[in-house]
Amino acid sequence: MFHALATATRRDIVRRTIEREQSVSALAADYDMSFAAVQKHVTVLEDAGLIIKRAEGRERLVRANPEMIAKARALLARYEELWRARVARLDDLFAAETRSEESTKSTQEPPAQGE
Amino acid sequence: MFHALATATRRDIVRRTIEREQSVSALAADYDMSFAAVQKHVTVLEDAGLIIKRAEGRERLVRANPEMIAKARALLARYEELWRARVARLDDLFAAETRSEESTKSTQEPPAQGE
DNA sequence: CTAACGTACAACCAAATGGTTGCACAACAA
DNA sequence: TTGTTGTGCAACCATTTGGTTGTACGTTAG
Repeated sequence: MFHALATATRRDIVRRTIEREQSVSALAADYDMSFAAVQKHVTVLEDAGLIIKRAEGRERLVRANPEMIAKARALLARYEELWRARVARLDDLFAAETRSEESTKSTQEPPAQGE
Repeated sequence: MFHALATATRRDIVRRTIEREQSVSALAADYDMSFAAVQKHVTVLEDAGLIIKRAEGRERLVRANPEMIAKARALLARYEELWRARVARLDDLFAAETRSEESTKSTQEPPAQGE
């Protein structure tokens, strides 16, 4: 999944197929590589569930699958959530320390970006 | 960047270093591969800016860099934004068509998840 | 029917990837 | 000092990746 997004060409294909559904050859026309190469990128994206192919006559129309994109974003959002939880824990620890030491209020670290 | 997140081991290292800073060998101890292999994963993550290494004695302490994670998430969020914009355009187009046809209110497509 | 188009797929190739072992070296412990 | 620990790095290897060309086949156009 992240692997499928790891190439600039593939991210560009995702971006373009978000904007509008289009055929594989229409996509291939804009890249400086063979049709077969683009076709393979499309296959990788399809296997990852990031795009969906649909047959129409002799063409295969490609559109992005926003569900998968949302899934990837959610995973990263969860990492950020873990980070916030860690910062909160450190804050608690710091608060407990200062409470017991009762006077040392010198080198407090800023809470780092919270949103 | 997405490439750095493309391996389960590396995503796990990111997750663990979000929770707390730890040395490279502490990380390596929990994976079924050589220290050198883990060290290379750490290097990949460091080059991608996803983690930060800090020297302390003979150890190298590793912590996650939440800024980069946020950056990746923002890119995916932007894709979702493009999707919403597209859906909005299609809605407008559909509205215009029904307005000109003045009666055909049959096969309306559901707006798909908007949030 | 025949030609052109859009796609799929196989074979092939160079480079990158993910793993290994071995060695060197600084920092710490005895 | 000597030994152990933590790290970095190079060399090597099998597999995957990202690209190529060529072939085959269904669909559309003339």
